[in-house]
Amino acid sequence: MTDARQTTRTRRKNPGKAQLTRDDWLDAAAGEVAAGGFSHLRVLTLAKKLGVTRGSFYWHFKDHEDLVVSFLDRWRDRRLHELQYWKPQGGDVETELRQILELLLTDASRNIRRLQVELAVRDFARRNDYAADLVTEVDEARINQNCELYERLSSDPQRIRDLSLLMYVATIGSQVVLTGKKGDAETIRRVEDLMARVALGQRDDS
Amino acid sequence: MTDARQTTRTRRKNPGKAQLTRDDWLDAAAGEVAAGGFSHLRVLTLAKKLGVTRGSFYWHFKDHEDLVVSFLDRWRDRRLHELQYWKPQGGDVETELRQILELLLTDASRNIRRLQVELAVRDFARRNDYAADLVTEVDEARINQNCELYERLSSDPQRIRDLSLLMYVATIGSQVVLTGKKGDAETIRRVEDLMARVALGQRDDS
DNA sequence: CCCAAAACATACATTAGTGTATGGACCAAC
DNA sequence: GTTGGTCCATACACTAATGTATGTTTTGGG
Repeated sequence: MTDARQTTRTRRKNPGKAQLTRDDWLDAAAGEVAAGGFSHLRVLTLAKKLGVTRGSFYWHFKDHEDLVVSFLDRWRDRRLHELQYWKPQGGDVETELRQILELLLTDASRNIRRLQVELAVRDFARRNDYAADLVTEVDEARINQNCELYERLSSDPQRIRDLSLLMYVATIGSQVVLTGKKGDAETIRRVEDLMARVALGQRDDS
Repeated sequence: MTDARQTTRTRRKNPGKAQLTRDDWLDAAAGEVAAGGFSHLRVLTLAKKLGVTRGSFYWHFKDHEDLVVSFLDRWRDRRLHELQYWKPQGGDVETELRQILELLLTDASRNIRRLQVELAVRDFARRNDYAADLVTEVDEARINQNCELYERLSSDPQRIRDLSLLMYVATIGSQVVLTGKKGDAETIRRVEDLMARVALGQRDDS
């Protein structure tokens, strides 16, 4: 049980020593998680990175687990919240499809940090039940949201869900396989294009 | 040293031979890697699992890194070797396609241990250059092999490679997203079927 | 039976990381 | 200016994990 310590908003940015907030620690943790995963998340490393000692950490957080849980919660909240900005705009089906794919692949490949964190969370979820629940929740939300788009490509509810799921696992797989490779920019673009054609070609042939 | 004078009855596992080989340690390591990833691979844990002390480990291996490298090498060798048994049999295109997909999805989902190890290796590759090279090597080999199949679905070399890549990342993504979920058996089967239709529907429409 | 090497046990040294207890600097309010 | 709360430093205890050095047992070949 993480005692909810208030997030002190330090309006005072006195020159000399800047007060740290809980979010500052979580931001630093994001860097570590992206680089080495959750198993390499060390309190001392974060402290050095922030220019303080561990005494600061144990004021903002109860213990190491508190950091991890808070990190996961913030990640879940942000992933669910950002979906609101990705609502279908109500334009052409193909246009929207390509927009979404570009968002999930090309744009994602530019945001290395964010992508590394997601993969780290996903890996951590394999041995942590709490993380597994959050990942499942985010996956479901994303797949459900995309269903709204694929409804315009088919009339069979089952087919809609499978198509949305297929497209989703393909994007995740692309991120897993193609992140950090040599010629991934052009490759991703081609895969993205192929996926769009595949989805559009699946129009009610059942 | 006031120990009991009686003959220490150590190593009482099996009557006759309880000698461990290098591969025995690697097999035990596979269990740990599958469960907790490479970052949770501990020498003492393996020793307890095998019923010996760490003294045995440091005879078979130089150090911890030696274990990791040996494990990765063996993984690479096995993954490359097993591809020979998955050669296209020269039958119907759709039959072979469905055989391969069943091998990569339904069969793989039954082999949890093996799948967990692959995901762990893939995650480890994000922060270890040596592992990254091996993963890239295995990925390339698999994609190239599947190209032999997709050559019968298209004539454009670029299209063949993209299609093979797309199918591959979709399988990896399926394994990442759907492993260990509740109703994954039926879901995987449907995704598998949908992927087959998608691939077959992409026959030379360029 | 004997012996050398293989296979494992035991003990120790060292390091890294967590958590806790306590003290101190700093600011705001009264 | 004194009091109290916030934020961080310092020092200590504790655990887990690696590696090394050396002793001990087991095994196969002569």
